[in-house]
Amino acid sequence: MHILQSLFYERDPALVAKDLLGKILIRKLGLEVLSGKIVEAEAYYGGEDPASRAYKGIKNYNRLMFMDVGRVFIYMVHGNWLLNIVAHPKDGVGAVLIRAVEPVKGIEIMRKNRNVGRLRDLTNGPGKLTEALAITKELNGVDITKRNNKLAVVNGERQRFKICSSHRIGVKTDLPRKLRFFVNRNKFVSKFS
DNA sequence: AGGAAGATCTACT
DNA sequence: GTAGATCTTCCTA
Repeated sequence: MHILQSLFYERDPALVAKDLLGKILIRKLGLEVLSGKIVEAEAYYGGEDPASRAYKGIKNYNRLMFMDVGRVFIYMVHGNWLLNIVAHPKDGVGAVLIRAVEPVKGIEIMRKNRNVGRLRDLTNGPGKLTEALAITKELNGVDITKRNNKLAVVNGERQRFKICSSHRIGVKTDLPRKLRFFVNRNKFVSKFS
């Protein structure tokens, strides 16, 4: 298992979002290790993307999107913490929102963090996975390309699956391009369409 | 002070 | 499956 390096993130966010599918997100929580396979992600750009946090230019709360790739960018929407990874070509602006994972390790702890019955409800949405993995603002800015940090993304097993795309979920004004990517027929995907 | 925001939960048809 | 209440920052007036 190899941690993805910053070169992986130094590309068009749409490519990064697509290539993150099937990779493993690891969360170290004290002595425990939780992990999940990424099955859904969306790309966001800068000033040309009205749905992006970075749309109105650099501000204190969005500055991570303008900075070095490979750090996590966390913010709250409707009472949910959402996990993004900063990704863009050199000197660009952008990030990838992680929208859903399939639980791999630490499922019992995830169940404690989230009080739900069905397994699939544990992590099938951007706000749900952060709750299951205990990800909050506290981790904002963490560099996920370094070992020993509380978050990392590693290569998954080599596997074949079909990648589907759609428009982004819940955004007020979307771009014409389809910027949401998800693993075909995976039951942890937040919405089908 | 007020409202928008990459959502979620609950309670229905 | 859909509608409505509610979640908590951070921005704009």
